[in-house]
Amino acid sequence: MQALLTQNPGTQMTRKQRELFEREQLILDTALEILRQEGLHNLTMDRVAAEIEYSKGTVYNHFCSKEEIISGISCRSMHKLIDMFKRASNYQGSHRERIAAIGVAHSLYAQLHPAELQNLQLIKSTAIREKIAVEKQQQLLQLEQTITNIVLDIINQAIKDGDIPEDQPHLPDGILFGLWSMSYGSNLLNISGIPFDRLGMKQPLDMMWINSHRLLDSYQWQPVSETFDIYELRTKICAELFTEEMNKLNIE
Amino acid sequence: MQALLTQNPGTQMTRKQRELFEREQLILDTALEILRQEGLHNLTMDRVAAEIEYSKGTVYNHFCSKEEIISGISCRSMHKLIDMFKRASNYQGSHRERIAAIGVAHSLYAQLHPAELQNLQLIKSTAIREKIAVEKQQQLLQLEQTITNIVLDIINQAIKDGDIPEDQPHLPDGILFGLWSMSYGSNLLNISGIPFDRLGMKQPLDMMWINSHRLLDSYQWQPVSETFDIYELRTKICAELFTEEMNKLNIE
DNA sequence: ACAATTTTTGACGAAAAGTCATATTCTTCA
DNA sequence: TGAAGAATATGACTTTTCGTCAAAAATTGT
Repeated sequence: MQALLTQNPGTQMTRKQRELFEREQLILDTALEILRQEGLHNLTMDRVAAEIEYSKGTVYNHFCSKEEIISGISCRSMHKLIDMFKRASNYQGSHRERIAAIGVAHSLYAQLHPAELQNLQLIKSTAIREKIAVEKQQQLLQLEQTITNIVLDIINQAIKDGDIPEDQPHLPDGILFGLWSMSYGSNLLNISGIPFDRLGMKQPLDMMWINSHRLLDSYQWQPVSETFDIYELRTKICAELFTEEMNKLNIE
Repeated sequence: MQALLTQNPGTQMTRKQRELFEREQLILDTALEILRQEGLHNLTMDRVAAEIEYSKGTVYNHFCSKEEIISGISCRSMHKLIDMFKRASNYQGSHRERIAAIGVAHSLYAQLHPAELQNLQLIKSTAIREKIAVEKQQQLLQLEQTITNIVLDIINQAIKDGDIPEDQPHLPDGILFGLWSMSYGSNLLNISGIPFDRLGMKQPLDMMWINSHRLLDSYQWQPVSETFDIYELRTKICAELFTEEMNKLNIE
């Protein structure tokens, strides 16, 4: 039997299907928790089986390898991220504010689900990627592309509406690539274990917020950040779009 | 017995020590080649032993785990990178040109040794890191810091000499962090397997060159890129500092 | 030349991945 | 309801690889 993740949990399912879906989520939750607390090394199939109180064979009925579990976790995480990005993209404001909202979404996600982001990092390493089926890999690339397209759409609309001067090279990909690499990079730095605070530096996520606005400014994306307060904007976006997430963050 | 990598091969060594050192290099070369051609999954200690025509026990005399080999490869790579960075840092020109030379060094290294850069990526994943001794981890962090300091020195000198206006926040760390995250990020994208050319985009390394100059411009690092041609500068730096590397690249 | 020391070896034990024949549970339909 | 058949769960088993270690081989010093 195959993993059901691709199936939409919203559609009508039989009780049986629902049970299988639930168990699949349980496996993913359990695995993520082991991963978070004890690292990849201690994530074994026997361990997961014991934890969910089923046999190893049953776990293998859901995921045909350990790497597929990792990939399953990533899939689920990316769906969550896509949800937040879509909400950001629908923000009622200038395109510049919309792209900023994407940044906020990313940063909130990083704070709310650090382990999942770390896992997304893991799946990008060849160590894991080389062991998962090609279709799974493509499915992940597909999700990645969905995310990319949300961002790309905003950039293209900004260009079309004249918010970004067209008389410069590398549009829209220069902006896309800049934001993309900076967010990947700061994730990596965030995980790296480098003690930024002890070095008298701001946290990677804050730096990311500042530098990406600089990048957008350098492409003269109107309105440029000299005309508003980027921190005020962040507060506004958090309040208007991500109240739920902010509550969760404040409770913890 | 411990890995000898920390030992300077230049100092006087006995024949015995020299032999051990050589064999250690052989193990690293062999492992890197397996890694490059067949992936981490096929890198096993038995395999390495067979390849170098010694027994497994001997391999373990040099490296006490598979992960230590990976870490050994990384160490060696970082030393190479540091060499190139130092050469870049000593470039006789403006600070802006010197920081640009760092970018060129990084990009040339990525083109010359893609497998090694991929390996440097690997060691950043928790999957590997969690299995290597704490001292090794710190040794790697130390090397990372050496690299960082080379860059940081250039930035600080540029500030001191008035090439970067001081009346702006997040100096020097904003610049350091921006360059840092972008280079990490584009490495990751470079490895990701996303077909940028088919998407009509430039290669990550080119994009990186463009965007990092934009970032430097946004900090008004004089002379800004409107006053010169960044591609011309790259050519000049390649010719003056990295002739050897350029030859290697052109031969292949 | 021989004893002491260092290095090499590969057989071995342990751990975990993944398989599969059998046992169990569930579903269907007379 | 209950019996046949389908679907699912189980855990013993095989395989692979890691890492260890006592014995063998090589090297060194005297």
